[in-house]
Amino acid sequence: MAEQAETVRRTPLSRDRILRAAVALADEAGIESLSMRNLAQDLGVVPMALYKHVANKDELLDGMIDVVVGEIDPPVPAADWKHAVRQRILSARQVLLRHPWAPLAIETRNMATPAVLAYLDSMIGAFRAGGFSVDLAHHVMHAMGSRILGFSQELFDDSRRAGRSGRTDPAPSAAALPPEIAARFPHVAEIAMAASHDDESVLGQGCDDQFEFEFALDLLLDGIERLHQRGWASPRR
Amino acid sequence: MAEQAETVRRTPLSRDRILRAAVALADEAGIESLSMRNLAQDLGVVPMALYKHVANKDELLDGMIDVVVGEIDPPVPAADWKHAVRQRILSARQVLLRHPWAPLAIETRNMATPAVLAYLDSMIGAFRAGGFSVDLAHHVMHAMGSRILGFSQELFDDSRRAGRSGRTDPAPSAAALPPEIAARFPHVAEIAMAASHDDESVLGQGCDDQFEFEFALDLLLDGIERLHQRGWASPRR
DNA sequence: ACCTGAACACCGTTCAAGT
DNA sequence: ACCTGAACACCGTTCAAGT
Repeated sequence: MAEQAETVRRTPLSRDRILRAAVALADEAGIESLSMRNLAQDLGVVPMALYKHVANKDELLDGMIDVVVGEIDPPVPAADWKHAVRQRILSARQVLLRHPWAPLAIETRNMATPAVLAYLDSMIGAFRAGGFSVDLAHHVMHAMGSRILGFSQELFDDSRRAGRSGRTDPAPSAAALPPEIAARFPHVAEIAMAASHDDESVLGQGCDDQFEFEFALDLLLDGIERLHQRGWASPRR
Repeated sequence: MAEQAETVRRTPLSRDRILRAAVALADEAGIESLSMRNLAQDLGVVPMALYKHVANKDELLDGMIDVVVGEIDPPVPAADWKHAVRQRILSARQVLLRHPWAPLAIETRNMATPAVLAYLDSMIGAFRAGGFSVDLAHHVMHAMGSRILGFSQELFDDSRRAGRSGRTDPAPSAAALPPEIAARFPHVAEIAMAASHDDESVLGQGCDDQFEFEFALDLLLDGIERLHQRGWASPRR
């Protein structure tokens, strides 16, 4: 105990230690709890000490994104591009599920950090290795959008707001869709009803996220495969 | 002038007037300039006066989203679902281009506001009218994700950060990709190079956003059409 | 030369005092 | 009863004073 305190004190502050602590804080308490002051306190350090290693909070966030992206598995050596791309994206998804704040952070910052660039570069490489033209690979990367990093950016997604502590259990809060809502939005109600057959729940809560992600991913990959086989090329503009 | 000032003073504060002013402020100065204090000042009112009409800032943002979504054209009466859906989404895109802060706000809040629900409901309705099963319509809505509201959520998207004032001209900042970056990420460089053939620019800046959006949208719609024609159904789980 | 406490310029929101 | 100024509990970051 005394030893631990001493260890903590002796361990010199470094950019790496700061980034790791920041990721841990965001994972556990939610991104809204990540302030320079809170982070400094977690590290047993005065807030100003952080500024020796990161220029400001934006740079801190960029660094955190790089840490997360660095956790994604390296590309699997695969015979076909489709398998390789699919595997890599599903691996990315597993990583982002561990860091629910990351998608929003990535979108908010939308920075081309080194780790993100490296990831994208190797993803493009997989398409090129599969025989894609530069042209098609380009548009395909755009079409995949954020899904290439493993998150789907759906319209309703409560997972990313609070930290782990807030939602330890899957929370069957699941009050059924209020009747007056169901009456005003019949098509939404119809889907919510069907989705809650198995487990009782409401609008998205009853959806199998993994299934939905793979459904969309395969929809895109199949369409891309077809374009590739047809030898699709950009219209001359 | 005096008359205008008087008019402004006489016009009673209302939720509607607050929401409109908030949208205008976010449009012009960027979402990061939207504070309760700034907004109150724009309205010539003390900050606390706002709290009579909106419970807090979150509710303000929800209201702003509803204003924006309310600007989307009503569904076009169309023979086929594909045309109807495509037109509506492209209309939504035009609206969101006028409010660059909205995509991020929608993602951050991810609230089922009445206007958003009404929009989604009518979109599902278009699929159902086209003969889609509840099951397929459900997964298709997930697969479309935020694209259904007209934004693509790409990885790099600088348009949404600053307000209009910050970026009046399209800004050919376009310093070519730094050589050491190009060397480390050859595939990224290759695409950047090809994309900057027409207009000199860098990584996404040289891309035709409208083209990329429609490319992805049609990729999804074509895939969806094929599933529908095949009579696709969820695997029994 | 380095480190750090206090200070600055902001937030959203509460609350009690004034009308 | 209503409105509102001051105050509270936070921010990120600057800066000058202390070692």
